[in-house]
Amino acid sequence: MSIQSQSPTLEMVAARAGVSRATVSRVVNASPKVTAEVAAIVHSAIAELNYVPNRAARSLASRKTQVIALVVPESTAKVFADPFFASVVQGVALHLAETDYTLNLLIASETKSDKTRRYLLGGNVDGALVVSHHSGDHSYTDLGQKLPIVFGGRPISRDSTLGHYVDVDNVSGARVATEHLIGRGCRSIATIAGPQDMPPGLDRLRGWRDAMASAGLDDSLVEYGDYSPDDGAAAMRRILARGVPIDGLFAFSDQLAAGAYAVIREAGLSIPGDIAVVGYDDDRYAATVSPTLTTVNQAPVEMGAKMAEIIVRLIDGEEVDRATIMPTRLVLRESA
Amino acid sequence: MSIQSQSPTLEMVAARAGVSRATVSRVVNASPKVTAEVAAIVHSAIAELNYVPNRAARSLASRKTQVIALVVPESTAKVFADPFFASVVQGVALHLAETDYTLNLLIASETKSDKTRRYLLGGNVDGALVVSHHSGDHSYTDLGQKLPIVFGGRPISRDSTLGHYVDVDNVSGARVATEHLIGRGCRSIATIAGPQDMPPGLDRLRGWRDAMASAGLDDSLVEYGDYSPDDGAAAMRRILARGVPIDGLFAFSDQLAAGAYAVIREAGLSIPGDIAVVGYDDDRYAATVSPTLTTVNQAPVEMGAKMAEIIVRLIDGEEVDRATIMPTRLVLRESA
DNA sequence: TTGAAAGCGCTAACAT
DNA sequence: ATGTTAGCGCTTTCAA
Repeated sequence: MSIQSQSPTLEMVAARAGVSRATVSRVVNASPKVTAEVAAIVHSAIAELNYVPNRAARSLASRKTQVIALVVPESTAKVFADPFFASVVQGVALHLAETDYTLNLLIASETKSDKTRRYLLGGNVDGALVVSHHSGDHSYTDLGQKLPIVFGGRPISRDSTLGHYVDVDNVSGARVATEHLIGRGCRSIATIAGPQDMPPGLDRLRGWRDAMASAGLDDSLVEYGDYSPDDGAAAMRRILARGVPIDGLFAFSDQLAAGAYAVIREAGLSIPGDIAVVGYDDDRYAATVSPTLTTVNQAPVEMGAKMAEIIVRLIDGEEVDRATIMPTRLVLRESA
Repeated sequence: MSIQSQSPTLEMVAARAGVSRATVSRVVNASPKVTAEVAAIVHSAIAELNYVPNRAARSLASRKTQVIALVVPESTAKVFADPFFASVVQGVALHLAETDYTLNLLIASETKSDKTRRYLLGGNVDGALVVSHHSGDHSYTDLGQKLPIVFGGRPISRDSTLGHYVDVDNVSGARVATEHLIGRGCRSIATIAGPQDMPPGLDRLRGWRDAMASAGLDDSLVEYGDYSPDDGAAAMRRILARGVPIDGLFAFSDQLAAGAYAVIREAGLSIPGDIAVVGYDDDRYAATVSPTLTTVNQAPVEMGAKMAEIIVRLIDGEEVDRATIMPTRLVLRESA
């Protein structure tokens, strides 16, 4: 039978400090127009009572929620299984932990997408972050006009001036990876590309083509897959079946590369001796496979943090560039 | 210069429907004591105005927040890089999406842990979910008395009656894995165990010992590692260095198994021909390595969903068992 | 610089 | 079954 002590209110703090509630509110909100002495008294009262402002009340009165939604389309809910997105989420959460904002994780079911839309527009959040694999399905693009919103990944949209986004520099990532292959002497370089209906696939292919063209090399050795190891293996078989000997391979993901590894080994070829391989993602197994995989690191945590930083600035009414492109980094290991 | 239309309020709905605010509130909250006709009128008014209740106001008045915090200790923030925890988070989010609760993702920095504690106790959430690798550092165990709280993983605590938790059946998972090895004829089975300062490591070792003892086999072939591939490789080397020929290996994680794979191959031994291998986790690469890995699946998504289900019931004042143990499942592949 | 007072949008007695 | 009336705990003019 314990007495559950009620959370202290601003009013109790005011009483203890011998000031008005307005003053306590000012102190809590770090208003400049409060005497240092008064502020000190209030602060100790707050500490003694262990006072914590009630978010609901604050939000109701100020018409600000201090919450930022992180919207994850359900189809992308595997997002969590994807180390890249998982890290983006981590970056977002870490950055927001440093601010006064709270992170609202929202799984947006495709079927009840307007439940989500209404929640977002219903004044329940100050801003939203949208991460999605299906950059094509940006059902939320239009919300950008009603609510501060930043996308993870470049949105595919006719009206590309709509909305802010943070993306990774896929073109340069792929170009640098390919140039590395060229630099180490490869002349017949194939690529296992990703689907061409989404920006990453398009951009990486462009980066590869750019590098190949600059070096005056043939860029016809392209096969496609859907980022899985199985697809990587299948694509690699098709490449070998072409009968054109290759000495380099650029795969659009480490998983694709993992699939290719198996096929290359089956064919009795060595890595990097016969075929040098570069992957993309720098996922947790890239350093584990044998030989360890040279790959492109996309700094997903930093990307998430950047998204968080931008949404906060947008909420604060600052002007922010529509596009923010994060650099990538080639991680050299044994495979190339 | 567009007029930003204000979100409609309950009052506006009441006016449009020609009823009192109280009635609208009742309809919104599905109170049984409202005539069907009135309810219908109110519902259409709601639809026409596209009304969405204001959470802050509702929460302030009802003294319920409808938010559940998911606390991730910062040291465990790599949680997101860990497919197991990532899936738990996914399960939580998916389940909560079906309820009226909102998920608050909270990274708890170790340094300012009382900032987190105060936030949780400050009446900002109705309940909390805590996931952590370091089951030892349950700084939040005591909060269980003030706030409904559910832990992911068995908490290490003197007072084990403190707090509810959902755990995976590590003992049985390990036992079944080992029994499988025994069942296929292995008689000299080694294990690469995890650290013995956390429940999973302890429990899995117990499961392994149980199975070995039941079969009357020697259980001295134990080496330890910290769940990484490198540690797995090192442990495997130590095992082989003992000079005792083995025909089976149970690794406490798929990553540990991955490391062991490389060493086994180096030693010129075949899998499963010479040594049958069973891993633990069923992570995304278990089906990719060659030969594909027989392993223990822990149904993390279901675990997350269970945690969410339990916290909701706890908030609703229901009695719930302190411990909920989720079953595991042996996934048979090529390695054993 | 500080205080008084009026709400923010909703729920929950209480009355009818 | 429905309406009336107080607040919930805070911010924010407006005065002092």
